[in-house]
Amino acid sequence: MATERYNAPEREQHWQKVWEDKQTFRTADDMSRPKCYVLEMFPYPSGRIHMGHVRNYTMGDVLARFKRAQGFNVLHPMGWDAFGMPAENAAMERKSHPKTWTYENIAAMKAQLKSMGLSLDWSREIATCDPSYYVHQQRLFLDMLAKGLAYRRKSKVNWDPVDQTVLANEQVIDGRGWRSGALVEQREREQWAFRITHYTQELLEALGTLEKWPDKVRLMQENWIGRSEGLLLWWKLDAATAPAGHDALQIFTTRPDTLYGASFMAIAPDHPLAKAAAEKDAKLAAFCEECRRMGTSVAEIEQAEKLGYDTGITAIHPLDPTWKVPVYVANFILMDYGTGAIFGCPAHDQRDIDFAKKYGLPIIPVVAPKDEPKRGQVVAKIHEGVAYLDDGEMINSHFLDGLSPSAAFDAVARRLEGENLDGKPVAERKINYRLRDWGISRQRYWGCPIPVVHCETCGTVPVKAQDLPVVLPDDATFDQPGNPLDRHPTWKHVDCPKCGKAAQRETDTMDTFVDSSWYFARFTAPNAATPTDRAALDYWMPVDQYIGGIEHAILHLLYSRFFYRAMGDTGHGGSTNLPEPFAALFTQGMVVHETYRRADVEPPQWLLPTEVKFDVDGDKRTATELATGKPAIIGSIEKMSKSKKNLVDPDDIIQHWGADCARWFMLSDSPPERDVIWTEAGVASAGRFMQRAWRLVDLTIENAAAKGAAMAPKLGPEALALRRTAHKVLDQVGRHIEALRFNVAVAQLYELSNSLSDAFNASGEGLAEAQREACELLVQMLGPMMPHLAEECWARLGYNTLLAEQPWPKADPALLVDDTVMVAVQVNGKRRGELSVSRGADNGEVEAAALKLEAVVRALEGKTPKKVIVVPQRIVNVVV
RNA sequence: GCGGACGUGGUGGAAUCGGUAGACACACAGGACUUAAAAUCCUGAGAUGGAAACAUCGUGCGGGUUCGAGUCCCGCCGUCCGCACCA
Repeated sequence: MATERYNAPEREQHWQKVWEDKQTFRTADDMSRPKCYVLEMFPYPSGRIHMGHVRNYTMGDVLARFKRAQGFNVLHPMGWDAFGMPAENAAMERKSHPKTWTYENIAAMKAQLKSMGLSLDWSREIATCDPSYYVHQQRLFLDMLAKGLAYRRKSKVNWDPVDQTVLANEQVIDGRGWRSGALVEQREREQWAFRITHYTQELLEALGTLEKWPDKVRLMQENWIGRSEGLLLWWKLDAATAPAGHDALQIFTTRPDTLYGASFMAIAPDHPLAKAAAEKDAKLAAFCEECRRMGTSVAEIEQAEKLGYDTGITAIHPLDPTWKVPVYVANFILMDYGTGAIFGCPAHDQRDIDFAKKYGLPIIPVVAPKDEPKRGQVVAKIHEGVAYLDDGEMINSHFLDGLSPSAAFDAVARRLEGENLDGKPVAERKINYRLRDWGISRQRYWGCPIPVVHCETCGTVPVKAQDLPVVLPDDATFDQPGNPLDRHPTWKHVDCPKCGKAAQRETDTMDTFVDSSWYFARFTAPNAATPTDRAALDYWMPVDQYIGGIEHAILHLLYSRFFYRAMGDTGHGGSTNLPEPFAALFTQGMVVHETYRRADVEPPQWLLPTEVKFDVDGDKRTATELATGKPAIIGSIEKMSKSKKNLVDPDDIIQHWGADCARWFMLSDSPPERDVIWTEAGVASAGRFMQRAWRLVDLTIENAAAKGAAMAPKLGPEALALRRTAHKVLDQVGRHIEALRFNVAVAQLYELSNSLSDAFNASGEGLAEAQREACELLVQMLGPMMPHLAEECWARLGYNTLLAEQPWPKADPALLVDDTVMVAVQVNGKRRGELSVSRGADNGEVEAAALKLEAVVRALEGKTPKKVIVVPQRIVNVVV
């Protein structure tokens, strides 16, 4: 039989059509079977898929196909995170409509995803920009509003005065709008927000239950939530110095133990006390204004000097009424953390010590090591300006002296909790969090409309449920900055749902992170008349394996955890109200690629991989620009990006090499959580393996036993060895796929292929049947990874069934253990030889045989062993 | 600054529990087939010394625990990531 090359692009289309025609991957809600919900983070429809998508969706697909073969009822859906600014920006640039642009992109990307041969149930497809999706999101919003989980508040926002919109912090680059380049202003604005802080403690605690999440992500969320335990503490203000109406100042501290080290108070420029004081002090007002103008970028904060302004107000020490400390306004105090005020203890806080040195404030050490000379050294260091942060015992602290800081914390808390200030306790223990409520208002068109109406008489009124959805008007204009909904001539003018008088719609739309905070739940019942279907949720949720990028470690994954809880509390959860949506999370690495640029040009002019050719001389590799013939520089390996031009188009790869080849490459070599370096050589290698697997099937058809042949009753050593390899690999590959160690699974499939190849150059009793078995197992194991090739091979092996519908084969346990094992023999831990040992051999026999080994005798140099350690099936160590 | 992860051949990486370090692949070198090339097949290879047998060294560096350490413990160095004026 002449071996033709496997024509991947052509055959892949064939099998995709077969799967589609047969609806192979359509998922039924067959609740009698065990389920498995495999989900990859859905894409933003930018227009084309990129290699990151290929990697992400390949991993999910391998798992989904594997689980399906194992007999699970698998849910593996796909949709589109379709709202967002790029669509609106594209509309402004090309004078098209965001909707047109988005749906065209969806169509193009859907075709691309289909060409990857993913086992997706497309009947459940969701686009978040479709009214059939966002109607339910509006319903969820209204129910959250009724429960107080959504509310309106005044808050500070980054305002781009050119684009006339709020910008997220990530969209502010060096104090300027990322798109307009305009200086961003801090503005107070009425904003819709979700009360994520209602669940703060729960979101923190439940992290402990997410055992199948990466520790890294859990830790990142933990830090983001930022719990700290401390004391809320009132300081009386000296009436002679304080503005009217301000007789006390409340601060938050995690170190009440260091209270006797206090030498100043500092308050935020926006603090009410600062504002009151500024009314009578023009210089202070100017100082506060200056602070407000200061940038918020990382660089600016690092360079910014710690500045303070003495207000002239003094505060009375809570533990000593005769002790007064000055109150400063300081540029480094944040109004939205704690109470926007602190007491400064310079000796034990580096920032406070810098501040104290600068303004000549006292520095009183109150914690120091127990013993000299360490104590003296620490105190000396403090006076040089190095704060002491470690444990020790209290000094200079009156009734606290000699206590440990933690005991002093309790002692101070106990004393002050009992004291009174105008009927209120002076101090209370308080757990403070960094987590803020989630502001969701965006002054944008292409987002989910917030379904409320503002009425002069009735205030903010929810749209009636039967009037949902509030649909975006198609006839908006995008030719100028600002919110198209706000300037639309008619859309916002409606009657108040309550009193019927003329009123105005809310023109803000929701942050697109809202859309992606519950799509996974909608997939379980994409056509339900309500946002979710309880029975479907009960069956399918939680997602058994979620796969996506680490960049979503905090926002998306935290928002989803919140939202799913909020859904439960508003009657949209499952009957058991399981709070966590994602049982297991996997964060995959990026796809990276070499960069290329023209030589001797500044700034760098980047070249596409397709614009250069390479010459290899020994281990030296040089690049030449194709168009000019000039040498090009091979630069560092970086994340694929448009700016560095180090892009490879999945379409090109799929059309030239086939989807299976791209999939195989993505799974090979690099562990899935790490970055994978995309190389031409790597693709070629994957392509070679594809052809090799194809030839092995040929060899099987020509030389091995026929389909369905019974295993020969007697097996020669060659046949037995091949069977053992095949079944061991089968056993291992299953485990590795389960654990998402695809690179190791791939290596083992190479090993089986090598053994099968070798077997065609050997002969022995029963080998033909063993070859047949090994080849069929190989093809079945390739199924989840290279599904088209595997179907083609399966058909060539004589089957008229679909491989995608075959159950996963079972390894024969008898073949997983060897009759004889090679055991290493060490002398004093150094390997000196090896020994072939039968499985049943007892330790005494093994020890005796080991001591007879020539290399062991030589290494012993006539000495008598003190001890011989025999680890059965593993190792012998002779100790002298 | 705080928190975390990682460090294994020329390269990507493998090594369930502490038990033969370097599986598998890439790149490289040699050979077979070919007029030639491609494709394919075979062979080699951690480093040093040696013709070889073999010996010594070897998982970032320095210590430790252990019969035995890539794996566990302590201290460094380096790289990467996250957060960051958080009281």
